[in-house]
Amino acid sequence: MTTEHELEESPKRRERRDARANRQHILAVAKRLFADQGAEATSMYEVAQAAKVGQGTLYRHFADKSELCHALIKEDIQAFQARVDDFINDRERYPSALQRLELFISEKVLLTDSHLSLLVAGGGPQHKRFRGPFNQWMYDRLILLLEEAMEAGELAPLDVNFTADAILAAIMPHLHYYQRHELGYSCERIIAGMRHIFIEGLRAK
Amino acid sequence: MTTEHELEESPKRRERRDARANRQHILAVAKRLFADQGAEATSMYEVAQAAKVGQGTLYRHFADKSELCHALIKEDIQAFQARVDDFINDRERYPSALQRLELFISEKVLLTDSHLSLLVAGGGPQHKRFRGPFNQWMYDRLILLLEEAMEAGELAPLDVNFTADAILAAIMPHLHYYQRHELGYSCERIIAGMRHIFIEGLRAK
DNA sequence: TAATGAAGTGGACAATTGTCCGCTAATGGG
DNA sequence: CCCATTAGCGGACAATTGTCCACTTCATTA
Repeated sequence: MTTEHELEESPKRRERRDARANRQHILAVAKRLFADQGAEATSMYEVAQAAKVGQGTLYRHFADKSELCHALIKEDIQAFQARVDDFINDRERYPSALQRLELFISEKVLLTDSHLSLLVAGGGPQHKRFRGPFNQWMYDRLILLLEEAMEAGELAPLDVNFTADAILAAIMPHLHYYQRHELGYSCERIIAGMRHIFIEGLRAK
Repeated sequence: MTTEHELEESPKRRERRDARANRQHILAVAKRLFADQGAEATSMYEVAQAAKVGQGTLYRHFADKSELCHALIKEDIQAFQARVDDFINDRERYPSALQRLELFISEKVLLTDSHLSLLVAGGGPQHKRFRGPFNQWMYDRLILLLEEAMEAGELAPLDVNFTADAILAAIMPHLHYYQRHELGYSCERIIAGMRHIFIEGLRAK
């Protein structure tokens, strides 16, 4: 098990200065294009053209559109993760694991909502959809919360793994988009629905 | 509201005999190709080549890969629908709407499992993913069951629309595939997980 | 500073999906 | 039976994603 994830935080060996600049440049251009015409309506080819780099260069920096989109909201995602890490083990403020689970879901729904266009466009090649790095991170947290709630007796014994995926499926960006834009649901409605099913519903009787 | 759905059952005006034959021929060829190399690994172009028809012809018969895949399992889908219609309002054999909901989910999981490859390959252009004809059909049935259960007091008051989508999301083909093939879950495990969340969980206390 | 080799770059190419449109031929009315 | 209408056909084309690889440039080191 090597830690070979390409976290740009830990420059395994090195990254050329010009490459870093180029990467930032691409991000800036993509951000503008996505804002102007929408992320869905913008092709990778277009981004490369606008940034005046070859396709190869673009794809060297971002393996696919989902990575590009992800990179554009990296800060908000990290902020979300920081917020979650902040309360996820804070049993003083939130004695109930279920309460923390509810908070988690709530935060996730709001995060999704605030970057819907990018998250839908960057749906990713379905094989990364269930266990891309970010989804894996969320999955892991859900498992921890569910197990804690179960051990505390707040939750009747259940299949934590299956349940975690069910939770993530119910709030995945594509469905969220459909509910918000086609069906006109509000975030509150989504959160309330989630709470009813996965918090109240699963609570031990 | 015109009834303009292209149900090949009701030949609105006419369909040329040779076209019908051609369609059947394409289906036969696609069936073999899909069986041989897998539906995912077979492109529409390849199907057209193998069937010795132009791309235009192929797309005239099947607007996209999802329609082609769907057509290949039409019979099983219709059998599923018939089975469901058979018990969905049968309050004699199944007095409890929740029991019928459980049956519905069970049947759906097994149907999905028996045509996983085709259903995953024919994922369809995500805009049809939540309300393609078949999904709409399932959605409608779920709404009916949930409302009946609610009115009967089996279910605490809840957001039936949101819940129906959550149920469908939790058993969508892509996730099912991932759970079965990457995670090694059995159908029984999936069904049990669903029952715990959406039957036992939502049952009125 | 010059050489070296790895990181980075560009754009041609391949693969795929889906559309367009001029041509062909089945069908049905006269 | 013949012709006009129009469904149906074929395949070129456009759009997009992603890969490949020969070439370039930076950065280290001797």
